[in-house]
Amino acid sequence: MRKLGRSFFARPALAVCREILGKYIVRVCRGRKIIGKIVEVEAYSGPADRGSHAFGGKITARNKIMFEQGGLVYIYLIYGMYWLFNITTGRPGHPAAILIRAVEPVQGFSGREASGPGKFCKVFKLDKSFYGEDLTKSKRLWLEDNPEKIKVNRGPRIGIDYADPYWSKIPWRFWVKDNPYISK
DNA sequence: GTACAGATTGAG
DNA sequence: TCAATCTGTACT
Repeated sequence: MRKLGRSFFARPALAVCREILGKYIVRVCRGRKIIGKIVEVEAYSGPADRGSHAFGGKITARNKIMFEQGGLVYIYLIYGMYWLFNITTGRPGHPAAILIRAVEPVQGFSGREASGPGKFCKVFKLDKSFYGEDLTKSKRLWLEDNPEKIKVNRGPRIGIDYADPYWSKIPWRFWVKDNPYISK
């Protein structure tokens, strides 16, 4: 299976979003492989995005990785309890990332254990040690291609109602049509 | 320095 | 409906 390289991630977030659905994410932990098929993602792109941590182009210790090249891990703690896993996209200087919201079990776990951004990180044992990890070089976490054709649906993002009406409604959430493993 | 809300989740 | 409790931001 072909590993996804820099050229896949160094593109606009929305393009990566649509194409990353159906791809495999592989985690190696203590000699065992955990594999999931990505079935739900959201895009956060540009300094004008009210829902993004990079809104206004402001750089903080937490979000600075969003301003770097595509293919890096942006992981952060939310509500003091849950890790949320993002992959940066695009080119240096343009803050963009896509949030992995749900994956379908392939190997190493089962059921809907990864059907939600916080749950996914728990099952895949992802934490702050992955901050800035390069997915094109890492030996413990990477993505693999899948030639399978996927039917993609799109709609508004989740959990950002605080943003203004325009940004909270734009359809930057993508998921695999009729897949039972997307988050509720 | 204090106050508060958030890209969530599971329990009640 | 609420609490778990870290991080950034807007105040005093």
